[in-house]
Amino acid sequence: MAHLPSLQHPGFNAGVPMPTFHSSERTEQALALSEAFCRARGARLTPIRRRVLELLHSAQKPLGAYDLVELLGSQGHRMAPITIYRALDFLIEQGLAHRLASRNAYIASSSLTGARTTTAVLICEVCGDVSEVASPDVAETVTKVLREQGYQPRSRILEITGRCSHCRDDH
Amino acid sequence: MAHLPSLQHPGFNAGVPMPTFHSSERTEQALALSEAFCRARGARLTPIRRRVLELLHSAQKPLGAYDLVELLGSQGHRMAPITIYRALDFLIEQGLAHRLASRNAYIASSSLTGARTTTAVLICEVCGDVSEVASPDVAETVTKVLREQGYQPRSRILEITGRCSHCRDDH
DNA sequence: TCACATAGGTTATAACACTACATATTTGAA
DNA sequence: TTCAAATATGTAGTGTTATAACCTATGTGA
Repeated sequence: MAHLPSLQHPGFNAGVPMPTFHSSERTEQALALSEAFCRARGARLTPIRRRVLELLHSAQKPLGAYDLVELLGSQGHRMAPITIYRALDFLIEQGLAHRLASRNAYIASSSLTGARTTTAVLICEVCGDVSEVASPDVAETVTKVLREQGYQPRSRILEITGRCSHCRDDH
Repeated sequence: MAHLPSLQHPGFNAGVPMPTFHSSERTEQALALSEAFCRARGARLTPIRRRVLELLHSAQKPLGAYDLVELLGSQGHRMAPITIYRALDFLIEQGLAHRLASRNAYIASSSLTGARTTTAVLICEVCGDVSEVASPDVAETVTKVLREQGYQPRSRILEITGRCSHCRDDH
């Protein structure tokens, strides 16, 4: 194994960005936007948090907290689960990531709308594929129901299960 | 499927003690309906499954699997967690109960519509209060989104987080 | 520069869920 | 009626996910 960048003793808010692995351009772009987003809100996207977010963006599927422990561990200092959970808590708080409760897994948010919007996530029950859709209709209907019931709207994520177009019965 | 009468939801309230050992009339009614429902479908509502369902109906809040282990254990022979999980699997399969993934907890279904409908569950993020609402609008919108995305609709439960009328900011 | 808030490290454990296999009970067809 | 198959439960152990408690390091601002 070649020399790998280490996350050991990273320092906080280091001026120089961490070197990263095979991040796609799209991922880089998302990270740049996230950084600007956090800076604007006075939130600190530290190296660990940034790295977790990067992995979530790079992954083609939802990642479990312990997947992240493995991934990060294989690239340097192995972190305790609690460290990952704390990073995830931050990212979710900022609306940069979502927790998929039905799968005990986490995904990067596909848009930087902040934490207070309704997001629908379609989960294929066959292949596990996940796609985030912005549906004003669903958001609106949900808001209406919340209001009718006297509920105060909050950031929320709708996990909707079905079979994706590739896994349908009729294919 | 025959249209079965809907059970009135009690309206879960915060700070209520754990369920009693004596079933309310409402619970008895729900169990009688569930029995008929299962009989009609050739499903076996065994004593264990019936007891779990009874506890879920009696409870004023979602119960965790291990809550059920405790409750059942305190009333007789202590069962292994797997026994509870198997009973829950059955109840969910039949649409008699729902799993709230976001809370790792289970509730009795408030209506006997079977497992293949869209149900919305409102969860108060402050007091943990849960109420199940039948919203044709939400169900319809969700179905539409699924169709637009090429997803094949499936049984699903929407967990919607907010603040209930008692826990709103403006109170 | 120093007090305070925030981020992360370390160790341990809590909480939730299931595997594998044995035994018991029910069902339905011969 | 009988018996093989399917279903339901018992038992022991393990896997997986998430957090508690306490400490150290770093960033922030008066």
